[in-house]
Amino acid sequence: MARITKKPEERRLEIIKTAEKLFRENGFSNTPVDAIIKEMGVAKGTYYYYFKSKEDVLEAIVEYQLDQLVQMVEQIANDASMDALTKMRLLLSGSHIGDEDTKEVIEQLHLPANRELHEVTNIQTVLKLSPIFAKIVEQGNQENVFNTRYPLETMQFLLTGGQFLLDGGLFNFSEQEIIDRRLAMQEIVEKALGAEPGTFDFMNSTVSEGDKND
Amino acid sequence: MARITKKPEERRLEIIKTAEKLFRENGFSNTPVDAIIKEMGVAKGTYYYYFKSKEDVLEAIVEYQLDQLVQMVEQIANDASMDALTKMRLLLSGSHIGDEDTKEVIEQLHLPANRELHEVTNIQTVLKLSPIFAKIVEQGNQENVFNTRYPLETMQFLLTGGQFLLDGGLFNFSEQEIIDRRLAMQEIVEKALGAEPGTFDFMNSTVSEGDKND
DNA sequence: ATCATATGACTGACCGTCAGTCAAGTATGA
DNA sequence: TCATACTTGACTGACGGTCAGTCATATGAT
Repeated sequence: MARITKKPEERRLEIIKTAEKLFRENGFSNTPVDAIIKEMGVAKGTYYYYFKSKEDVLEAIVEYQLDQLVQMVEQIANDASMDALTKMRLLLSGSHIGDEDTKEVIEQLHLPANRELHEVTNIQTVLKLSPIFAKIVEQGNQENVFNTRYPLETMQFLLTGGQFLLDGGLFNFSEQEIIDRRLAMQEIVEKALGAEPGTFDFMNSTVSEGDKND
Repeated sequence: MARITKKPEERRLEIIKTAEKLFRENGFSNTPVDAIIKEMGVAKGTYYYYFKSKEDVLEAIVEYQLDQLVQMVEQIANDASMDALTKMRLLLSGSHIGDEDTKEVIEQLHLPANRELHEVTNIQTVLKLSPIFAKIVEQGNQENVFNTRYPLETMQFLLTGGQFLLDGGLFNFSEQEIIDRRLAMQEIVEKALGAEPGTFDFMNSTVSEGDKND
């Protein structure tokens, strides 16, 4: 077979991208390593030169995607010119955390037959985002819009609930069930953070594109 | 080999029990079906006579365990002589839902290397327990100790947080981290259910060994 | 410039494990 | 005695992972 050498970083990323695509399409356990290397046109050994197992690339995929997400969230969280509520609105409006790029990335994960991907993603999402959100909560405490005794632990709990129950694709809820749960979640978030009722209305606004004040 | 015929129900349960024990000890993916049948002293075909796949027995294990748990919870929830807070205390005091038997069953699941077991258990636990707890919450609303707009959805969210974050064994928290998170959880639960601060103190009481007269 | 040596990305045949199948055997009850 | 339910274990095929070896390129000495 034609032998094509690439820079390690490039090859590694190529494997990650290819694996991600196939896992998304067919699920993790339904995608043999052989499918990945066939798609890339490389030998089995190449795969195992870069990753020590099949699980290993799963973690790499999640890490890669989460890095993008964390960067974006951190950028907003660290912006000194915004108040806490604005940050929250930016991060939580619409149904997903993130802008179009990230949204796309995250949305792909919600397909079924991807339990393994979901699980790893959910856990890492909670662990990586909670400290960043906790900072915003602390800011909100100082601005007297929130009143939260345990910012980190509270955010971890809230993110876990949101991530696993709604965004994780683990529960097969219908559209209506999701709407109901999001409504309840808004109340819980407001109460848990000690915010005025209605503060997090944007979590349930139907429009995410333009501004619609109804 | 000696051929022993048993009643289907008995055999089925025997497989469930044996599989559960081995999964607990070595993890799901590290336990080949061969190990299960060897432990039982039966042939491969016997296993597949009762279960159509390896995953299948996983679900049966969870279902079996959850049935016990649900029964116990339901019994308390349906007891007309108790007020809502008493029921909550009974169900949530100590660190786990359930009495000694159930506690033992559930605790085993918290070992590492059991992701598959955890995942299925967590989801099913939330789905099956939330409607029962919701009933208690409604009772509490009527008794004016709670004030919750969406009992079912709220309980589902709270159970998800508790189950995945604390009881699921997914996050590798230290003892101290668990204590902190349980503390935060108490506040969230009280706020989410609209209960007075301190109502759920029993969630964080250290007494579980000594005898306590109510 | 030419050749020698080293590096490391890459190859693919091969192996062991393991989930799942199946044809055939044996107990049990009608 | 026949039928049905249960049991057996050899077998298959798929798949994750290994490893001895190949080859392009870089480095450096002559």
